[in-house]
Amino acid sequence: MATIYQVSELAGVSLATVSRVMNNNARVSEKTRSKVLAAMAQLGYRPNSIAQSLASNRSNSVGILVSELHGPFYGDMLAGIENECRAAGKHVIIAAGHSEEASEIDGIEFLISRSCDALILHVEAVSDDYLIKLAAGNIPIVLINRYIPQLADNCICLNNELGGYLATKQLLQQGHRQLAYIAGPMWKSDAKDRYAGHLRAMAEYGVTFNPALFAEGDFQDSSGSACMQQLLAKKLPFTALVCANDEMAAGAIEVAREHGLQVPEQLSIVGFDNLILARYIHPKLTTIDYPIGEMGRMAARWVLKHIYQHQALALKHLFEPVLVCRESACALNV
Amino acid sequence: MATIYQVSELAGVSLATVSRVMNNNARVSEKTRSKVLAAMAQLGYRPNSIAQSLASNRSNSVGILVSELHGPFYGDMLAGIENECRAAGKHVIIAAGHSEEASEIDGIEFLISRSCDALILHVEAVSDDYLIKLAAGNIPIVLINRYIPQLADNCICLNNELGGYLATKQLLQQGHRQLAYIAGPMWKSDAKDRYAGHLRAMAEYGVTFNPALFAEGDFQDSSGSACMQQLLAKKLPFTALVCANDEMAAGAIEVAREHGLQVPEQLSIVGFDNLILARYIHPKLTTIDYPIGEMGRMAARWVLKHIYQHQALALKHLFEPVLVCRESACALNV
DNA sequence: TAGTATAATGTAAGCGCTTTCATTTATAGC
DNA sequence: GCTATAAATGAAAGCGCTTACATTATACTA
Repeated sequence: MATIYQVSELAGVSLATVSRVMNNNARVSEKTRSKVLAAMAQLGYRPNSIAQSLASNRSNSVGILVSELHGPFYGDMLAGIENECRAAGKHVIIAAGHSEEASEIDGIEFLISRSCDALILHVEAVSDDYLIKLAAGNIPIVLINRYIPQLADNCICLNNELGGYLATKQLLQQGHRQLAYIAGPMWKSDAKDRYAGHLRAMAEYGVTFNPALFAEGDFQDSSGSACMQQLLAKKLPFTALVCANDEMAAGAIEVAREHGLQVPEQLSIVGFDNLILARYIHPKLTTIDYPIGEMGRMAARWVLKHIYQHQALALKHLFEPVLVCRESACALNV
Repeated sequence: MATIYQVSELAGVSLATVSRVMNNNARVSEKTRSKVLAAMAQLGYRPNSIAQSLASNRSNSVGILVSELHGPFYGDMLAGIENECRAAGKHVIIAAGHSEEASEIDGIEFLISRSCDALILHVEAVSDDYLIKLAAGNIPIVLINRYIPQLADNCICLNNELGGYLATKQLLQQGHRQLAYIAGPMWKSDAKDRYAGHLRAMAEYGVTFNPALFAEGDFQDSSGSACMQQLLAKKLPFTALVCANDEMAAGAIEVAREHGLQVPEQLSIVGFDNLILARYIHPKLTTIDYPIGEMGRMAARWVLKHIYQHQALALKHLFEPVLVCRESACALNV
C-alpha cells in the first residue's frame, strides 16, 4: 500500500501538500493539486484511515447501540443510519444491548473504547442519570426513542402518546365502544405513553375505560397471546382491541382465531409500529406507523451536523406517527 | 484521557512494560504487573484503540457487507457475527450492498479503506472473478452463502440443494403428486440449487416435473403473488406448491386465499428460510430452516481463527438445512 | 565465586498521517 | 523595479501506541 510519503515523492511536493489536497482544506494551487492527484492515481493511493484518525483525533466512526440486531425494527433503524453516514464517508460500528442494563453499559463502553466520534443509542435499561452523566463526558450522544428533558436536544423521539391516541380514535370512530387494551411493559416510557394516548382518546369520546379490559404484556408476541387469553377468560364483551405493538397484536390475533373469533368482523384489532410483519399476518394489520428508519436517518444527521460540521442540515426531534389502515379493523356492525 | 505514558510514570516503569501488561504477551513480573494495573485503575486508563491499530497494523475490526440491513434475514446474520466478534473484543463495521454490483464493490472498498482486518461478505451481484482477485489481495475475506471452488476454504454455505430436496420430499411423502414450484431468480446460485433439489426429489419419487407448473420470481413477496396468479391462471391442477423462499410463499398464500383456496386443505405450501415471519403468517408456514445466525457466527469464527489466532476453534463450511413442520402443508386427502 | 543462561525491563524507532509555524513564491501597489 | 502583503509550500513535531533490540537483574551451574 502506497503511503502519503510516496505520493509526495512522486509528485515532487511535501507531505503537507499531499495532505492538503486530500483534505482540500487549504489553498493549494491548481497545478500542484493536479500533480498530486495524478500521483495518487498512479500509485493507487488510499489514505490510511487509522493514521488519519490518530493524527486528527477524529475516528470518523459513529457507534450505534441497539437492543437487538435481528428483528424487524432495528434493521430499519440501522439501515437509515448507515445510509446517511456512509454517504458522508463515516462508518458505523454496531453493538447490541439486549435491553439489559449491564449489557447496555458494556456495549457503550465498548463503543467508546473504539474511539467513536459520537454514539447513537437506542437504550432501554440504562438510567436517565447514567445517560446524563455520559452526555456530560466528551463523547456526544444522541438518543432514539427516549426523552430526557435535560438532554432534550439529543433526543429523537416518536410521539407515542399521539400514536396511542390515533389507534384508539380510529376504533372509536368506527363505532366501537367496548375496547380492550394490551399494553407493553409499563416501566418503558413508550408503553406508558401509548397507553396515555389510549386513555385520552377514550376520554375524548366519553367512553369509560374498563380496567378489567386491560392487560400488560412485554411487547413479545407470546405475551400478546397470553394477554388475549386472559382477556377472553373474563367473558367480558369487547368488540375492539388495541395492542401496544404489532407483535403482541399478532399473538392476540392467533388466539382470537383459535377461539373462533373472526377478525375484524367480530373483533377489530389495531397494532402499533407497522413492522413488515404487519403486512404478512392475516388479516393485514391496521396499525400505527413508526418511522424508525427516518428517525435513524435523523439521528445520523444530528451527528453529521454537530460533530462533522455539516451545517446545512435541518433537524427534527419529534416524529408524528400516522395511522395505516389495513384489514384488521372495521366499522362495528350494530 | 490518560495515556500509556502517564500510566508508566505513575507506576514507575517504562512505556514498554505498560504495553506488555496490556497485551500480556511477554513475561512481566507479578510485582510490576500489579503496580501497573493499579496505576491504570487509578487513572481510569483506557488504551487508545486507534493508536494501537496504527502501531500494530491491526485494526481489530471486521467489515461486514450484507445486501440489506433491514429485513429479517440479515439481522440474524449480523447478530451472530456481532456476538462472536464482540466476545473476542473485535468490532464490526457494517455496510449494505443492495444486491447491486456497483454498490457492493463500493461497500467493499469502503470497508477496505477503513482498514478492516478481514471482510465477511454476503454478496450477490459481484462476479466470481472479482472475489477471487479480492481474496488474492492482502485482506482476507469470507463468503457467506456463496460457493466459489477456488475459494472453498473461505466459503460458509448452506446446502441449498438439500433444502430444495427436503421441502419437496415432504410434500411427496404426504402423498402429493401434482407439485408447482415458484423459484427465485435463477441467476442466483441458491435459487438454482434449491430448484435442483426439487427436481431430484421429484425424480426420486418418479414424479415427472411439469414445466407449466414452474414460475420464476425474485424472492420478494410481490413476485410470489404474481407467480401464483400465473400458475392459477393456467387452470392446471396442483395440490402442493414449493416456494424457494418464505416471502414468496407469503405472497402466494395471500393469492391462494383471494382465490378461495384453503391452505393447506386444498393446497399445501412449503417455504424456505424459516424467517420469523414464517411463524406469523397464517397458516404458519412449513418451511426449511436456514441457520443464518449460526452461519454468521461461523464466519466470525473463521476470522477469529485465521486472523486473530484463536487456534482452538472448529470450523464448519457446509450447513445442512432442516425441515420445520408447521401448518401450511398436510397430507393429501384422497 | 565467577561465568553463563535467562528473565525482566528499558530505549527508541517507527506506524502514516495532520497541523503549526516558518519559509518561499506570487501578486499588487506605487 | 521595489516593497508590502497574501498565497503556496515545506519542515518538523507530534498523535498514543508496539516492538526489535539493548541493557540490567536474577537464577543457576560448576
